[in-house]
Amino acid sequence: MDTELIKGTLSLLILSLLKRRAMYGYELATTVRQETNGAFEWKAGSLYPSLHKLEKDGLVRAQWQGKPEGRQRKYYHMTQTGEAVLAEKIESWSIISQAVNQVLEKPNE
Amino acid sequence: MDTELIKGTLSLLILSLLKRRAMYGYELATTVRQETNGAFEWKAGSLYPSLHKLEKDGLVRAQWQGKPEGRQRKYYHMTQTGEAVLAEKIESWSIISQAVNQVLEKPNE
DNA sequence: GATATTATATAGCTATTCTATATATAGAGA
DNA sequence: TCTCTATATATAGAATAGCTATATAATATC
Repeated sequence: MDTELIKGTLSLLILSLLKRRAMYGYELATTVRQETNGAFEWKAGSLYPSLHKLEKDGLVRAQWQGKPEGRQRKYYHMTQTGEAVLAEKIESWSIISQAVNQVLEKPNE
Repeated sequence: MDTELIKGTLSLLILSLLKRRAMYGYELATTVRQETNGAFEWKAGSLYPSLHKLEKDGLVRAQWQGKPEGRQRKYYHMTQTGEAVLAEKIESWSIISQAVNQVLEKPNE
């Protein structure tokens, strides 16, 4: 598996998942692993720094789970800015993936 | 345009183009720009180092244009190893792009 | 003669992701 | 009770790809 191709899809997919509903980091990782049949295995060392950057850039908003006792989860919510950036990223993905397929599918000369 | 998503596609597309026929660097850049309607604008600073790496890894073989006088072009030819790696990369691209689309297309909950 | 295009090359920078490590709770099994 | 695994988040440091900037030189165009 050429994981180099996965680069750049991390923030796209995080935002896409959070548009459905708020999720916490670990939940994002398990959800994407399930939905992609294991093609995407997000590591904690990739996921959490990426979430922190999205928060810093104002694309998501973080909120620790209400109850103070027990294990804490940090839920990430989509912001308006995040939705706008997601729309751009989806458009970019569409253009790029189509462009790649166009080159790959052209027959030999 | 979120160029981050382009990362990883460079070597995939170079190999795909060279499978058709041998080309020189500048020709690869103009060909991909045309075929993708400008979506991919490979910069010299990305393209040439990438070609050198592919050569170092034995995926392509470089050959300066025969005639010694005038402007020189370095033609890149596909190797057997390159063809095998290309096949793997195409398979990876297929899995990854399908996985991304699967997540993007799932409706909200 | 001046400018734009063709053609290749590399040093250094930036940004993303990965590896490794750390901390702590919860649950299952021996 | 003890141990192991899974859950849950965090960060430092390393690796690496692609970009910017710069350099060189031939050819074509005005």
